Amino acid sequence: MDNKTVSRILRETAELLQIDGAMIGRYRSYEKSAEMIGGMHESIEQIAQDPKALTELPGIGDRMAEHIIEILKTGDYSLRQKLLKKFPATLLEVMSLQSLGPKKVAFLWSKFKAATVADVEQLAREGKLRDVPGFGEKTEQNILKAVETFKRSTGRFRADQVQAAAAELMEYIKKFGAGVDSITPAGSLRRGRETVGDLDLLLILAEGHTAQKKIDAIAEHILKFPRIDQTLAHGGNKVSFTLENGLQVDVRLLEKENFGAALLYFTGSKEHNVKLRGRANDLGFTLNEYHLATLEGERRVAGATEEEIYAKLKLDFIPPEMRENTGEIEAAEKHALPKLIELSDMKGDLQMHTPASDGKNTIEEMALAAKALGHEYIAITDHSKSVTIANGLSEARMTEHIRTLHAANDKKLGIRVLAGAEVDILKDGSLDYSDELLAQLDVVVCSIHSYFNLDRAAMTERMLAAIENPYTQIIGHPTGRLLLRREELDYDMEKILDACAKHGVAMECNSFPDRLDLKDVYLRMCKERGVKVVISTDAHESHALSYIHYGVTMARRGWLTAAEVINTRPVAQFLAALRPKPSSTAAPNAAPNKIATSPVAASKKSSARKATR
DNA sequence: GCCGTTTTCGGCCCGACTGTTTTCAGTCG
Repeated sequence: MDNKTVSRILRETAELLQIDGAMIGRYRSYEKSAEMIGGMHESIEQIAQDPKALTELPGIGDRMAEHIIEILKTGDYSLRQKLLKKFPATLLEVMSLQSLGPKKVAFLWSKFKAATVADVEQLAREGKLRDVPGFGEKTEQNILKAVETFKRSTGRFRADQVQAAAAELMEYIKKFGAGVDSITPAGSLRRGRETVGDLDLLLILAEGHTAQKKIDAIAEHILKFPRIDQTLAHGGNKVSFTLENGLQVDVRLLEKENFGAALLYFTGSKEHNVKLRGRANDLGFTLNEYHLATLEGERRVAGATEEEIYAKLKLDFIPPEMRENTGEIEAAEKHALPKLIELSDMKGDLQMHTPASDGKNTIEEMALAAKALGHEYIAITDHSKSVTIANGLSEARMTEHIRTLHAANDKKLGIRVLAGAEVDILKDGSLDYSDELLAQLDVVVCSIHSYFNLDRAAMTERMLAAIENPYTQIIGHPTGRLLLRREELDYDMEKILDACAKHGVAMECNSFPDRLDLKDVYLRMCKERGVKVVISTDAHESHALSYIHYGVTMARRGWLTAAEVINTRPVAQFLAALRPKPSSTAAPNAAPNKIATSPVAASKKSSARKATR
């Protein structure tokens, strides 16, 4: 069982305990265990082999360890079953409604036997809630609004969509003029998460504009933004609202001297913050969204910048992408944080398409656009023949295409064009082109575009077969996920990455905003195993080449340095870092436009390989 | 349920906002 499942079961227990009216500390201990296990890196199942090792984890004692072992063995455990006899599981859904928490949910259940969102909606529609103590007409309205939101929204948005919304909103807010010093996005958007639940904006008030009257004027201006659907809250230093697309936005208005503390607080993650506050306490401080202060006498010691707060906590500055409480605080304490890769480190882009298959812009247009972004080389990687829907190239067309690509370098474009292909991994793990053709390519990216639903064993075999093929150099969009639309392929990632390490196959971090594949957790697994990573855009038109920053952000979330991403290297060193082609004993980049292997030799090699499998 | 230089009981992150109250409980992040 994976960590996420164990974490979810414990979190649900915590919520049920809250509904049951348990003491704060009791359900907090389940919440804390859930957070810890969910954010943990090592497999909880592995650790639980030794029950002693379990209780050595922070926040896990004898009882919790027993619970976890039972969950791992049976998929559930006695406490949760007991609670579910008392309360239907659908109450958890009701509790996800805005404005309904454990107390109100428990009350609605005990008084009306309201167990589902539909039950609660009916009560509100019939006006049965307005006279209930603790409720009122306004609460009734809010519940109906929350039900609407619940029905309409999947809850999360792609980072690029939120970024676009943030840009438009910030531009609008700045029109207010002199009272606004600056606006900064915080939250999961700043941490570089691939999806975002809501948008947090921090607005610094200009000096001399901090009187409540002036703040109110700015808040009113913000609430006139034309795309607002509903205002959710409007207080002295915060406004919240939803946009037409359902995205919730929280804008905090604050003074410059508190900016660092607020940025830290609202950037999160929650887990990172909780740990930081614990550390602050241990060091004799208290940390909130206004400042770091001494516990005694509340004397302020820092607050204007994040840097000074981290410094007072005896930590190196932690980049926002790492703030997930997955070891970054411990590393910062030991001055052992990696120097993360930056956008300016990128020297090449290794997956893109032209009209030869399903791209929009010509080789030359793509090359020049990449050059404008500062790249020194690109690989054009049109689709192979099986992807008929994307106009995949037959062997004959690809052979001709390779010639055209090599010839592009004669035009003195000021950027090196490598001849690549995105070769399909077929159902059985074999590749979509013959070895003879693969041998002619400078860069072989292999991807899955069909049979997404093979079971775990078959999919793992399929991937292993592709990686063991001596022509495979890079695995493109390795898990095949489409954010908010399609789940990852189901295979044993540890096995696959071990195989990549063994055979020198690089994993792609695909920068396309609806893929971002590999994701952070897997990139970090690559780092640990020494698996090479490339960052590519998969651009189907020239402007999409700029998406590479999304991939770099994901790589930063995976703790990667420039050295671990091979297309940060100049072209010769990059080619040398790719898995060498079969029977090419010399450096593969020595004569880049020449075919490295004779087709006959390649063919013999390949039949020998097939015989051994 | 966990934990401890405030240690075997008593506290658990904590401040803002809302709506219901008439001084505060519940919810949220």
